[in-house]
Amino acid sequence: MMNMNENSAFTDPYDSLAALFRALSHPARLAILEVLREGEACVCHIETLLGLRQAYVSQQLMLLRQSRLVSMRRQGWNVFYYISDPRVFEVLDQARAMLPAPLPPLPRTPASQCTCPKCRIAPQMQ
Amino acid sequence: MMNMNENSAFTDPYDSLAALFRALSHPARLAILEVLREGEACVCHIETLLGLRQAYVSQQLMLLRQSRLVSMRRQGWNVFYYISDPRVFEVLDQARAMLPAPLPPLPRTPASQCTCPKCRIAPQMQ
DNA sequence: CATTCATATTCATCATATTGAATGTTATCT
DNA sequence: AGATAACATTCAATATGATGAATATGAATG
Repeated sequence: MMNMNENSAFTDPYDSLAALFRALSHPARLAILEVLREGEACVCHIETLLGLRQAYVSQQLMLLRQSRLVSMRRQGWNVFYYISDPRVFEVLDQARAMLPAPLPPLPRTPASQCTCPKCRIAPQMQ
Repeated sequence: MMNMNENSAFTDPYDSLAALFRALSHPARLAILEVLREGEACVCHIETLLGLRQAYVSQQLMLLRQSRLVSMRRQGWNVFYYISDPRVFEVLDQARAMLPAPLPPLPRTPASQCTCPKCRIAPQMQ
């Protein structure tokens, strides 16, 4: 990991903690986690909500999975992602509290074209 | 910042939060913050405690300063660094709590050769 | 089994971060 | 002023991360 040098017995223990923060150090990944705060969501849902390309969302989800921040479950054609450990939101909330300005909430209903079962059943809950 | 592309109106607000996490995503910087948890410290102190080169410590301190995580105060030959906003430790502590194994504490007294006034007055408090 | 839908992965490219080495700066002391 | 102590900065090399485009996979359906 990293450039891996100038490290010391005293900084090494922080590698795993640093890795956790690195997983959180990307706006798209943070936005995805916020989507999942509401509950599990399929990839098409995340795509639509955030206005990102499918492959891009999958890439970020892969990184979140590798960091063990999210897990997935397959159901028919869809893959539903969910938060592995809700304690991540305590980290996120404490960090948000440090920002000079509050972050806006996620969009309510983004004219979703998502066609997953859940969306068909409860289509963008007006 | 970043590669800056494939972003959206919905991920943009998370840029500043991501920047905060990026500042925390490095073992040496985390170790420095832990040193400063005990109170302000001069650069020579951090060097000695963590076994890192002086220039390297200064570089990391510069990044921490740019992220407004630490502030500094000059006193004679020494520059003392201190935590700007103690809420950072709430972020750190919540993140630590997510790790599978607990992190070891910082070294008590690393045979300090630090010669700053504070160390001369209270030399490595056995 | 071919097709389709939803999602995943790979690869190439470009951007950013890390690090070491060298050098610059500032305050103090003689 | 010159020397020195403590720190800071710059520069270049390398490593890592981000992104887009293309392609692959796996489950379901006809």
